[in-house]
Amino acid sequence: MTRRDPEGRRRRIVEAAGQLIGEVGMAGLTHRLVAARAGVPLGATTYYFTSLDDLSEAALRHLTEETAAELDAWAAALDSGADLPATLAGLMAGYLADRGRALPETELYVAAGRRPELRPLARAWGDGLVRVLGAHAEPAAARAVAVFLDGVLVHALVRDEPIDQPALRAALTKLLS
Amino acid sequence: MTRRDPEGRRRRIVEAAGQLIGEVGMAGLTHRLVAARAGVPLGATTYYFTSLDDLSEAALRHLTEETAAELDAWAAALDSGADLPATLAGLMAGYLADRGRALPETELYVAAGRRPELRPLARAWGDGLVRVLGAHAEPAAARAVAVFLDGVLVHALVRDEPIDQPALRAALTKLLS
Amino acid sequence: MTRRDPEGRRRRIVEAAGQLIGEVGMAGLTHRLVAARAGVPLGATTYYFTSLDDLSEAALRHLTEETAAELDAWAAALDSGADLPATLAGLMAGYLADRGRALPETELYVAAGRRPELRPLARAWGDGLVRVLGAHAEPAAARAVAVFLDGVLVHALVRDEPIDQPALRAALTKLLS
Amino acid sequence: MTRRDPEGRRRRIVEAAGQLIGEVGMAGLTHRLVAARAGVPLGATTYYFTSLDDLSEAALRHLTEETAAELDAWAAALDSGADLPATLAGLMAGYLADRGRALPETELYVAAGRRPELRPLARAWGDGLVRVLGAHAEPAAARAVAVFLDGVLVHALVRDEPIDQPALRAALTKLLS
DNA sequence: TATGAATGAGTCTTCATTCAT
DNA sequence: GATGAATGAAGACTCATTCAT
Repeated sequence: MTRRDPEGRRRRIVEAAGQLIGEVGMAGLTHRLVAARAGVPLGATTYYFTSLDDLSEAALRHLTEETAAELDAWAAALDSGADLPATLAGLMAGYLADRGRALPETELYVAAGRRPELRPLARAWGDGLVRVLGAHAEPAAARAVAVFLDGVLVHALVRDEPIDQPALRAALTKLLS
Repeated sequence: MTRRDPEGRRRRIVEAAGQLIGEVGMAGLTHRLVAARAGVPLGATTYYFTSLDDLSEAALRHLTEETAAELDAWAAALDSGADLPATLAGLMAGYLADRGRALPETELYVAAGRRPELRPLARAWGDGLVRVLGAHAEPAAARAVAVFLDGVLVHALVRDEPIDQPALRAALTKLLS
Repeated sequence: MTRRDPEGRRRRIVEAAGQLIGEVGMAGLTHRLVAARAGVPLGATTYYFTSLDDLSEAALRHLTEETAAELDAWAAALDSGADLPATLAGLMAGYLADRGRALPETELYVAAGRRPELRPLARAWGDGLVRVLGAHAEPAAARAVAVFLDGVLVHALVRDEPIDQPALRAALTKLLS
Repeated sequence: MTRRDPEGRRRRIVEAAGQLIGEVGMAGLTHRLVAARAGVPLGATTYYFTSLDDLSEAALRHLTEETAAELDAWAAALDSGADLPATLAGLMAGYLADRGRALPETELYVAAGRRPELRPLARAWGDGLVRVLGAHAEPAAARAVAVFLDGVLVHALVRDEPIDQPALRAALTKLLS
């Protein structure tokens, strides 16, 4: 918390923006909102980031890195040798339990649909999952699972309840057979 | 094209808004843009719709209705008795061939994530597909397929190439087995 | 002074901008300043003019039109049959007596140097003068006089006193000989 | 290029600012732009110059000094004894051949119109020319020529082609008669 | 009924200048 | 002596919405 701490300041701005993307969406993200949430003056948000696009990209990258960390946890769980579809279904259910998780991820997909520079970020989770599953399944099956779980994600986004876990496990079992 | 044609005017506005959601996204939608595209005075857009949210909802509803029409075509194809997974894979590939289709659909998902009143619209395609598939598959399998195809949709959104058709058919075959 | 008077409002904005260009220069012109001077809300300045460039161009055009009116007075004086150089010298001295006149004219020259769309405006006075002088002098001499008087203009801009009238008349006499 | 070379640094900043005045105009001059062009840190531009006005004045002074050097070349040419009007016309044509020259000079005139402290700079070229011509012409004629050439300068600024050389020579001949 | 005018809130962004280091 | 960080004021511009006509 030293007064001069560019790295820390930048990080706080990025984290604030990341939170806000979840709360108000990409469309609702403004410099003012980010500055207020991060507790920095308005000028700081434009000092550290060339433009709002630049800032939102950094925020999405930050979220992607958090997702990558989560992926490590998934890898560990999957490598533990337990029943693969059941484990996956449990992990996904845990992920969806926090409604706030699905929203920013889907915002990223839509944003990447319009801003090609964001596409690598948008592919990170899916590609990472395919990599992790590579140890336990054929590549094609791994990809099918990753794609299916993206579907589960958006499905949950627009329903009060995500898909139920037995159905999830059943579908995953088929895709991995 | 009668001089006084409130219904027609309203429709033109809605159609214009629907196009624009695909082009500039929900976030980029403005009264001015819609008025210009529809060829109506600015005031008409606020005269016929209470607010921009109201207008965008009407536009999304319109897009959903178009999708419903498309679903009838799918139903016809699927009922023709041909190989189910192959037919489905072909239909989906056709759908994704036009990159402009995936974008508004995903915009709707994200918008519905934040605006509950939009959720029925967002569920229409998936639920419709489950209904159509009901004639050929177990409910659980039908749902799994619908969810998977949503995944295929967002997958295509962030890649240069959608998932290839053989892989698509293979996955669908498993889910429908 | 009716409440709804788009034409009048537009004119007031343009006039305010014209005055301000003389006072604070093109570089100092802002929407806020114009709105305050014209007595209209800030939004009005952007409602009537696409951009500040658009507004400043309209203001310069307005100034040019005023100059054109002045040119008619010059034409009348020159056509009266009095001694040409002496009359011209007198007219120019009268013009320069108001220090506020030289400034906007020169601003226009510089602005036109960078914004080609302004060049026709910047040429109006000189070309008009050549036309007026056409009745009394050879084209080449008329042009030389117009060019010289532009020099007199910028000369006055950076001195406490414009060039004295006898010297002016002497030079004009030579150029018109 | 010694490590510590305050004088050199200052000079590089001034030269960069001088270039930029020609390119983006006085209005477009910023510390950041100058720092980038000069290859010095942003802080250096405020460290060596109290304010942007201070910096721009130094840059204009620098440009004026370059002009003074050019004036020496003119003096040499004029003193060579060749035909005075023709030589002058040739020199002026050469000067105008580089379109980039007229712009900063006129910027200086306009700036001096508003900032009295710049007037001595703005008078330098004209007064210098009168001095140089003093050896070959009456003071009044010399001044008339200087004034006329200022007119030629701004004339060129707003036309695709400067005044043609024969016309130039003819006018100069008259003014020097 | 219909619409163009109107505006005030709010957006991103730039920047001169200050100052801690 | 030198500089990168910092910031607050201000700029251009957009727009949903209101409303007089």
